[in-house]
Amino acid sequence: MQADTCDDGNRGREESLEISSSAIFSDRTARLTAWTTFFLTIRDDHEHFRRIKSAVSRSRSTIGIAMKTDELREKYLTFFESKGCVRRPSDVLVPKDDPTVLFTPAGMNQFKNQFLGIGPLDFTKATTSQKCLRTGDIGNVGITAYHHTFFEMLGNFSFGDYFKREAIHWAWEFLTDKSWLGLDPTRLTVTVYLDDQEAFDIWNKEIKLPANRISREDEGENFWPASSPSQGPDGVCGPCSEIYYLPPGSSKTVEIWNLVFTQFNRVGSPPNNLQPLPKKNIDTGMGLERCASTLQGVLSNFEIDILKPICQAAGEIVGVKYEYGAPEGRALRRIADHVRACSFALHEGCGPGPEKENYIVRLLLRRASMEGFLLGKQEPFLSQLVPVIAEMMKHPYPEFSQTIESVQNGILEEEKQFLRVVESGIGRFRKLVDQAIKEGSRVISGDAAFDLHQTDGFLIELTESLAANDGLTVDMNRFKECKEQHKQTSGRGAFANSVMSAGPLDTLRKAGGTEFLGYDSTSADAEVVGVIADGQLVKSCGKSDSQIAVVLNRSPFYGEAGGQVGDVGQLIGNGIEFDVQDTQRDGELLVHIGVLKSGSLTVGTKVQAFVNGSRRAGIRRAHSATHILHHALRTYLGENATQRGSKVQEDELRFDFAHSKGLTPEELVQIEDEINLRVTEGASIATRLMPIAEARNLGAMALFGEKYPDNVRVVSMGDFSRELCGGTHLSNTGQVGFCRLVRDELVAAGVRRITCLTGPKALDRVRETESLVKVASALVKAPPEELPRKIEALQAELRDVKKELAKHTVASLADAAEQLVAKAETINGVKLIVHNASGYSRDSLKEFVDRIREKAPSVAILLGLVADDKVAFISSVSKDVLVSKGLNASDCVKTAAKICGGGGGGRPDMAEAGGKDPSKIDAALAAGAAYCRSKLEA
RNA sequence: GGGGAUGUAGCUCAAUUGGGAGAGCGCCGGCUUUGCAAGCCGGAGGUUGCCGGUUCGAUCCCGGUCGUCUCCA
Repeated sequence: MQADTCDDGNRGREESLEISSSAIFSDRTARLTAWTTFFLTIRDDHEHFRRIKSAVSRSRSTIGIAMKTDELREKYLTFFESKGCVRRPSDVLVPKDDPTVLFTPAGMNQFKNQFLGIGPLDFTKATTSQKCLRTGDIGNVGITAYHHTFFEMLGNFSFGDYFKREAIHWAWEFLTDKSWLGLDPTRLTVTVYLDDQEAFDIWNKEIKLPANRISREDEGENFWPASSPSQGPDGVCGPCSEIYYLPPGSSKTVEIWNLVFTQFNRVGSPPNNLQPLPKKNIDTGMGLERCASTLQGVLSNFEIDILKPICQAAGEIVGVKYEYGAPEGRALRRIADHVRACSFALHEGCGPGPEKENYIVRLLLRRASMEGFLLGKQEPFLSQLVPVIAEMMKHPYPEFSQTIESVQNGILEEEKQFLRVVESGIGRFRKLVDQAIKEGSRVISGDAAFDLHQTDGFLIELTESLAANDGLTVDMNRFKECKEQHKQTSGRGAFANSVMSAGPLDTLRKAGGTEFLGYDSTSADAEVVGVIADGQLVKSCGKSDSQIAVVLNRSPFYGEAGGQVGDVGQLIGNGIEFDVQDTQRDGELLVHIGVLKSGSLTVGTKVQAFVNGSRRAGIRRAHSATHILHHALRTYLGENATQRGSKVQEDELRFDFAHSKGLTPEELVQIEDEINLRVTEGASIATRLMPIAEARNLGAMALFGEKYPDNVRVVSMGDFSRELCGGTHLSNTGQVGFCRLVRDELVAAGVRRITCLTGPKALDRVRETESLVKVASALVKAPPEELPRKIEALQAELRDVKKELAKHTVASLADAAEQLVAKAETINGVKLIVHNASGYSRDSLKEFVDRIREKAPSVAILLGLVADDKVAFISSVSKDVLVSKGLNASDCVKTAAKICGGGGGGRPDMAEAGGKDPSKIDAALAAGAAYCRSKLEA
């Protein structure tokens, strides 16, 4: 089991039996086609509800007023604070520096380093309420009582501090003590891992829980990661103990808390592969929504105080009333869940897109949109839920309200896009239906359904449901086969999934981070503390052409971060010359990546580190200009034009920001003017280190979804800009010199990108443009200010001349045609015209034939010409000749082309061909003529 | 990272083993009608995304590239 109480796969399904008919809710076909049966089912279901509900309300009156979710969250954190845990804020939902996950799946993820013993420990006990997102059980969302994609996880953690005894005692105290949750102890049961006698004894002897309420489960159930002793992966792991609660009026227990005792390091296969860790850890997880639902005595997580209003709002917007047991309940719960999940992802700047986490967001939004679509809401509506979600989540995440508008925009755009896709796919879908009906089939083939899914993004549920409207079904078995096959062929590039194993850098990290000196200087003396070659940590490395990575104890090199590129330069020492081609950051370590030109690098070697100074100066200009640009955007486009990403290079910067409209030329000029005004102002730039809270109080701009340390650098410019930033900056805005806005483009729905150049590059760009104008103006012989008019005039002239030429060609073709017809020989009443038309263009051949046929109703024509050292033929035969004489234009043209070493073909009444040997054109025409004669004379 | 689809007039899309680039809507001009909607006639508008290859000949086949849509990880 994982350290939480939310992804319990099979168990979730058992629990859902409590709401007996809910499984049927998922069966859309039933809903759309078999209303009668369905209503019967619902009525049964209502009976069931009434019974449970009355039981619940009886018991609720005995506990008193149900605890609000906000209150529960706060109580949990306060309780563990009272036990000495440090209350940490929720980690971001979309972690950018962890390649093993797309979204934060559990509370422990932000403490990976602490669990692995990497880096300094500022605290040894912590407690959090963590935003999480999982899609593994997405199919169960809305159907079972307890599945979500987005949820919050309450957790308490120990890194070598307290262990099993405290974890269990505190959990019990929090659950049962009257001043905390005050649950009835007789309704609680627990599980422990088979061999974990220690945990069993604590529960049994110290807590005094009777042995019959403690069950022992195997490693599949009570170990984290699940089944890891026998199946892996290697790394830290341990047994766990789960706590179950039997809600009043229910016959099923609910898992509400999982305590994981990470006490082993797994190395290799059994036996004896579990080595005890020197420092044992605690990692617990309690699903906030699930716990709240048991405390509030409701049937499902979706009925709690912070979720039900979202479901109800969804119902209002879609135009149906939300009831837990109503037929639309399942769909509305899904909508509520998915939009809540996406809203938080979007809040952190992770919008819908074609890959990775962005794709998950798209998928969730589309599934939600589809649910509404099938309920008859065939227009965008999801974005209207965002303010409701903000209201529900305002206590734990007040910052969410600041991005409501951009979150709504992101959702709205995706909905529109989805509806467009559906519309375009529906034509193809109709063809499938018509075809099936024509063939007398009542089934849409799995292949066709999959094709629709794969190319037009038709969710299979949509296809099924639409098909059901026409009384058709979909071959789901075949569809699943196709999908499986597609997975096999397309999903080969999987990424690392070692959740908790250490890489080569981790060993170095334990010694502490690299001291960064680059804010004050571009050179420094330093000592080599690590060398990595071929992905391995080595003691020493000699000259080589391949890239290696070097870690120093201190360094003036800036490692890529916050959009600013890494520095380049050199490490010089006793015979050593190392070219640094890039600098990357790995946690607290600066990694210098490059090529060793001479000498050898050994751990302990002293070197002098030199950053390429002029490049760094260009980067500083561009970075400071980026802050000024950000300020200008917010000034002229509004507060919502917030940063979504940036790239800062040598005198070049790209800045992505949220904005739904295109920028007008006037706005672009205003922005460029504002930047340069601030530059000429020569405002001083100051950097201060301060606690994050103080920085926020000062109103420093920070990015949502970005992880910040407890102490942050605040860069301020004059009195107009103040941002959290770890980059390198100028000391005065005047040093930017000059900033040119060179590009404005759309990069994603609702996100625009502006590109600017600074200093020398800006100047170069202006010069380039000027010289282009000069060249162009020389070419068209007009002064620069006359260029547009001159080019227009030239275009008009060219068009007129072309028309004139075409007219003349037609006239001359008509004349030539008339002459040819006049002097043509007639065989058995049919005119035979064979002519070398060299001089005309290839394109005019067809026109020529038309002119001849206008004047000779019964005719066989063969024309040839030489153009570009090649021969072209055309032949045309009037219908009567074709029928009576069997003279075929295609054969005619082939006969001729053969002589010139070519071939051709076409329709019987009109054919074209070509050849490569121009010298034989007359012989070829003669051969063609001979063929025609033989046919005509017959 | 990989799979599928797609790119043709301002827009939506056609073009039957490779052989004359079209329609509807929109636009412009004219006509008709004493409401509005509309109707009739005429016209402009294209490097078939870009580059290369095969071919006598490419919107069509092949390769590459750029963009868009979509699926899987």
